[in-house]
Order: sequence, then structure tokens, then C-alpha cells
Amino acid sequence: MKYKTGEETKMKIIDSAFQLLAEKGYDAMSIDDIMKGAGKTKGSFYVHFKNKEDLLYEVIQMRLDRDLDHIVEETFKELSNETCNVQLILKQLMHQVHLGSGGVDRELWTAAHYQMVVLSRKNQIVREWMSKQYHAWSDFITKIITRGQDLGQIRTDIDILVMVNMLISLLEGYELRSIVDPDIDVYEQLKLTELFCTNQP
Amino acid sequence: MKYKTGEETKMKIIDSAFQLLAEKGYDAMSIDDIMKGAGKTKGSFYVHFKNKEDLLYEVIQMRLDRDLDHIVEETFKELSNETCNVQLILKQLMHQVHLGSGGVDRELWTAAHYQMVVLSRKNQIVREWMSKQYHAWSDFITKIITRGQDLGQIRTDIDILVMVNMLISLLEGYELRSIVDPDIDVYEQLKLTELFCTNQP
Amino acid sequence: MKYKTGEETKMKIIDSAFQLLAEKGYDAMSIDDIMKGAGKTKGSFYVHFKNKEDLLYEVIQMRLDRDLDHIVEETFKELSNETCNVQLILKQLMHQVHLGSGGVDRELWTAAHYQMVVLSRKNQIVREWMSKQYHAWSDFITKIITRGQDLGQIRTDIDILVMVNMLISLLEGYELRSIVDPDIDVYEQLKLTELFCTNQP
Amino acid sequence: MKYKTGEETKMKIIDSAFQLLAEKGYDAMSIDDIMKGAGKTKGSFYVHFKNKEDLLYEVIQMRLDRDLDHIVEETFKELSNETCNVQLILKQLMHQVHLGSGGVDRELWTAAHYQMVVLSRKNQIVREWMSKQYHAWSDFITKIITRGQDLGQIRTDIDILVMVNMLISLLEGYELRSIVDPDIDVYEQLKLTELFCTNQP
DNA sequence: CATGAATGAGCTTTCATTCAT
DNA sequence: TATGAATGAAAGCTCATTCAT
Repeated sequence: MKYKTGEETKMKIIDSAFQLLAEKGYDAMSIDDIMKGAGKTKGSFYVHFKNKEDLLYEVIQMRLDRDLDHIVEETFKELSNETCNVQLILKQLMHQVHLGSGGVDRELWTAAHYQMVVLSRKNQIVREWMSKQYHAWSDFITKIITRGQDLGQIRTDIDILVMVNMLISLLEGYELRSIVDPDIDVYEQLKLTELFCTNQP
Repeated sequence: MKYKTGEETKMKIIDSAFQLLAEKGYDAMSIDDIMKGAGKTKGSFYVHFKNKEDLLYEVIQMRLDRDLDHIVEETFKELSNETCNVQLILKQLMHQVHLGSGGVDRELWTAAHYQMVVLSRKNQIVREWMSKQYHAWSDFITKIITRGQDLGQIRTDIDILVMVNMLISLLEGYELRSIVDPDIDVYEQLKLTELFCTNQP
Repeated sequence: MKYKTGEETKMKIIDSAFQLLAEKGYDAMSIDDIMKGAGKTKGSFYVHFKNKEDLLYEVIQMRLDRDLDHIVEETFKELSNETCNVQLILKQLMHQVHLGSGGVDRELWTAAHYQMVVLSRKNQIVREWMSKQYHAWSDFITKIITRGQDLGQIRTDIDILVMVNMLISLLEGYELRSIVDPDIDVYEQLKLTELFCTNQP
Repeated sequence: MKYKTGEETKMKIIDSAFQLLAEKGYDAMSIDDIMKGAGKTKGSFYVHFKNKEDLLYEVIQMRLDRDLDHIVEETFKELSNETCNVQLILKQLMHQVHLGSGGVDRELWTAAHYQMVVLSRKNQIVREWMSKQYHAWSDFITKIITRGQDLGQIRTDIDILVMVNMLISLLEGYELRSIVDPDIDVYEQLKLTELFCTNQP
């Protein structure tokens, strides 16, 4: 069909752009490429987006924002339980993040994420978005850790901010590594986290 | 004299390219830009390099290769000492890496490193170089850990490969984070490492 | 009602196009711009006009044609009077032209007029239209001057065609000048005309 | 030859642009067109000019600036003569202007001039340049008129500024007219000027 | 009548690369 | 070695025009 609804085409463009962003990076992906991926011609790109930068922000919004809201809500339900196992919750959470959200291919997501890191050097909006993401994650994990400490399940001899930063950086470090070195077993690695954070008998 | 004439220009080009690579990325840096930074004109670029890709590989070789040879040698000397403190050696090593090698500005180096990560998705040579780097590091740190375990200073209840991967990933995760969030205190974070790896009384 | 529905939109488009034509010129005004000014969307432009050129001709017809017919008729009535003051009629006429016809903002009209001059270089239809305009004006003013000479009010020692051309060119020259240099006092300038054309005692 | 001196190519580009500017106007002339006229390919345009606007300003400088300096100097020499004929000087001057300066084809120059008038609506730099041009002309002609009045050759009953404006506007009006209506005899028209300005016996 | 998605040609500009000097 | 003019391909973007709805 020649004339679809605008929203459908827009989504196809965003999907195609996300793919190419992960594969080649923002500068290297051309609008021609993107539109070829979306099955439309170049000219029609500008029906849906003001310009290439505009598209980037929409891709971030639609495909890269780890939509915390849902995870947060679910996790807090579990945490409110008097007999919850904070260790287990944390472990599941890390795995869930590692696996990717919303059915998006994890490897693609990771690659796109690191494209954002390098883009953040040139682009303030991207930088601010990333910073916001980090803080949201920090806040969220801080709450979990605190709950675990209250229940006597997480060690209290380490500064909580340092511990949270470590968890996030470790996860990111593993994912980064896995771009170059796909053999690394992130699941195995994540077991360590448990060991370090919990109260040892 | 540091550079021979002729070779001097080549070095200036590599320096300028390294700077721009870190700031803007491979695709976004133009040969015009690079040569402006080197104080020469565009045309003379091709006297020194076959093409832009060729330059990339020279930059990698000259400015990004953490030249392990020297560090390795020095460290092994220390390790051979019967009363060496493996914890301390490891700590110094991590800090040294974090501070940057050869007087290069650390932030620049880190940024360039992550540009390599994203480039490795498109470019097999870069990918292979990075893989080689990781393995050299792994091997090196494995040896240190093993020595520490022999001396009873490092815990032995964790798989050694897992521990090494953790150390590397953690360091990378911190550096990655510091691109977006320069406030993070990597020195403080690295203290944790010590805590986790050593034999607790 | 001023416009019938449907015809109303067409008029709005013509108004918007006239405005933009004066401000930016034919090439620089886009159909998108025009329709934004008319409060409708791009697609509906082609309901009312065959293409952009077609619109131009309608703008010329509706907004740029100094509709002489009415002026001519009125003026001839005055001229037929045995005791008419030809000087005064001429003066009023020049002022009327300068002020603009049909309540259109004079400055806009002038700007649009000079857009037509440059367009006439490329477009034969515009060129012919302008030529026709000039000749209609020439004929009209010739008749007035002749009547003035008959009444002994206008000097007869100058070739009548030369005098008419002078009057028209002077008026145009002033208006042209006022585009760049809005400070010029066209009213004051026009007084000269009177001085030159009348029989001095 | 493939590799000329830069200045030669630059001049060819300016010449080609001037031609096209007069024929089609700034917006309608493409860099492809210009370079075809200059006998070079599009890409090389940017070796010589920063962008299209930059070229416009160079064209103005090189081809449109009526280089007054020389004319002014020559005229002042004549005016200093005690027995000079100011009428004649003025007449010669007007003809010289009308014929064009520096061997440039007059019709082209005139067309380009009116392109500048319409451009001045959008572009402040052009507007300022035109304004400066007008004032330089005004000053110059004022001086001539004053000298003529001192010698009793030019009438003194008209405000001098008004008279100067009239002379300039009249000349411009004639040239403008001649774009649309090439039959007009500007030389004949200019005789009028003499009649109006001189002291009648 | 009006909408807005789609198109393709064409625009300005950038850039890696070549080459005569 | 170094220069900078020249090239051609490709980039982002605009726009007149068409057409299904």
C-alpha cells in the first residue's frame, strides 16, 4: 500500500534507525540507509521527522529508555513483603537488565547504548539523558540495597553509594566487554556480585 | 631529538588525529581537521599515510596500545620478591591504568578507547586488536592473582578467570561511567576491589 | 459576504502568496509557506491552482494589476470639465499611485512590483504583462498631458512621449529607492514634477 | 590545464555567477550552473568560497560596486577648472553611468542591480551595501550641483537634496524601465534633466 | 474540498582522495 | 615533502507535485 498511516511508517523508520545506529553509529548511518530499511524513499523521511537529530531523540525515547516504571513497581511490590529475599531480587534484576527489556535484541541494545556513550561527548542532550538514566538507576538500586540492609541480608560495612556504583559499573563493564568478546559468560560473572554484597556467615 | 624531521610531521598528524578521535569519533573527524591540528595542509596527509583507515591503525599502535611490555617486566620483578605485597601491587596497577599511560591525558584516552569499542563493530582489524588487548591483560592479571594466591594473600574460593574478568570489567565500567558522569570517584570505588579479592581474616 | 466558500480559500492563498512574494520572492516562497499563511495544508493547494506558476498569474491579476479602468473613467470625467486643473489632477494621480491601490499596503505592493521586474527576465508572460501595464499607463497619462496642453496648463516645448516616460520613470525610481532607503520623502520629491511640467509664468 | 592558479578560477566563478545572477537571480542560480559556466566541477567551488552567500558578497565587491573612486577623482579635476561647464559634466556622468563601468555589459549590470534590490529585502548585508552606494552617489552629485550653483549654471530655487534624489531616481527609473521595455531611448530622456536643472535664460 | 503521506529531482555542502607544481 | 586546486560521490535537506483517503 502506498499510503499507510503516518504512525506505522514512523515506527518502521525508528526501528530501522535503531538497527543501523547499533551497527554503524549515528554519523555513519545515512538517511538513505534508514529509509531503505523502512521500505520508503528518502524524501518521505522529512514527513515524519524534522531532521536526523530529531530522529535520534525519538529513537532514544522509544527504543533506548529502559522503561523503569514497570520494573520499579513490580520490584517494590516484592520488597514490601516481610520475608522477601533481597539477594534474589537483585540477582533477578541484574539478569533482567542484561537480557534486555521489551523483547529487544539484547546485543543490539547494548551496542546502541555504547553508541550513546560516545555520542554523549558531542551532544549535550544525549549527555543529559544518559545522566538522568544513571541517576534513576542509582536511586532505584539504592532503595533495594537499603531494604536488604534493613532485613539484615546485605552487608552494611560499605558505603551504600559506592556499592551501588559498583553494581552498575560492573554490569556495564560486562556488557561492554561482551561487545568485543562475546564469549564472556556474564551470568557466571554476576554470581560474584551476590558473594560480595551479602552478609557472609 | 625526539623526532627526526619528516617523522615529526607524521607524529603531529597522529597526535592531532588521536585528539579528534576522542572528541568526535572516527567518522566525524575529517582529514582537513586533522591536518589543521597538525599545522600542515590537507594534501600532505597522503605523503605519510595511505588513507584514513591506515592512519587509524597507526593511532591505535602509537597512542592506544597500553604498552604492557614495560609494566609487565617491572611487575614481574616485584612479584619475584619473596615478601612482596600482591594486594598493593594490584592496587597500584589499577591506579596506574586509571591514570593513563605515558603521560597521555586520561580522559582523552578513555574517550578514544570507547570510540574503539564502537568502531570494533564495523571493523574487524579493530575488533581483533581489542580482543588481543583483553587477552594480554587477562593473562597478565591472572599471573598476578595466581602469585597472590600462592602467597596466601588472595582468596582462592573464586574461579580465577571470573575474578580477573571482574577486575577488568569493573575498571572499564568505572571509566565508561566517568565519561557521562565525571563526578564519580573512581579511586574510592577501586578500594572495593581490594576488599573483595583479599583473604579476609 | 465577501467571498463564497471555496472561493474564500483561494483568496486566502492568493493573499498569503502576495505577502510572501513581496517578502521573499517567487523562488524563495514555498507552497508549504503559502499554505501555512492561508491556514490550510499543502495538499489542498492543487485543488485551487494547477501549479505554482498558475498561482503567480492569479496573484498578478488579483493583486498587482493596477486596475486602471476605474481611475481612467473618473479622471476622464474630471478632464471633460472646461475649467479643470490638469496640474492638480496629475498631482493627485501620482499620489494615488504612490499610496497604493485598493487599500493594499504600499510597501508590499512596491516590493512585489520589483519582484515582477526581476521575474520578467525569465518569464515571458510576466514580461508581456508588465509591458502592457506600461503602455496602458503611458496612454492614459498622454491623454491627460494632451488635455493640459490644450488648456494651456502644461508646457508644449517637450516631446510628449519623453515627458510621459519621465513621469513614470521618476515615480518608479522613487519607489525603488524607497525599498532600500525608506527615509526618502517621496511626497516632497513629487512636487518637483509639478514644477517641471507646468507652464512657468 | 587541470591545475590553474586559484585566482584565475575564482575570477571565472565570479564572472559566471554574475552572469547567472543577472539572468536568473540569486535563488534560482545553482552552484552546479555556476561551475558549469566556469568550466569546473561543483566540488571545486568550495575551494574558493566558503559558501554561496560568500560568493554573493565577492560578486558584489568585484562586479557591482560602481568603483566611484576613479570617476570622482577625474570629475573633481574638471570641476576645479574656473571655466568648467557643470551641465556638460553632469550629462557626461549620467551617460557614463548608464553605459556601465569597466566594460561590463550594461544590460547585465542593470539586471544584476535590480536583483540586488530584491535581495536587499531579505539580506541585511546587501541592504547596507546598497544604502552605502546610494549615499556615496548622493554626496558626489551634491558636490557637483553645488559647484554648478556657485558658477551660476545650476538653478538654486530647488532644495539641493531633492534635486539630487531626483537625478538618481530618474536614472534608476529609466534603467528599470529598460529591463522590461528595451525600446525606451534613455539618451533622449536624459536630455530632460539638463533642461530642468539649468538656469533658464 | 481538505488532508498529509509519498515521491524524486535537485539543492547546498562535506569529504576522501588525486595530482601537477 | 608540502601545497592546494580539482574531483566525484555522497551526505542532509527542500520542495513542487501526486494521490489515496
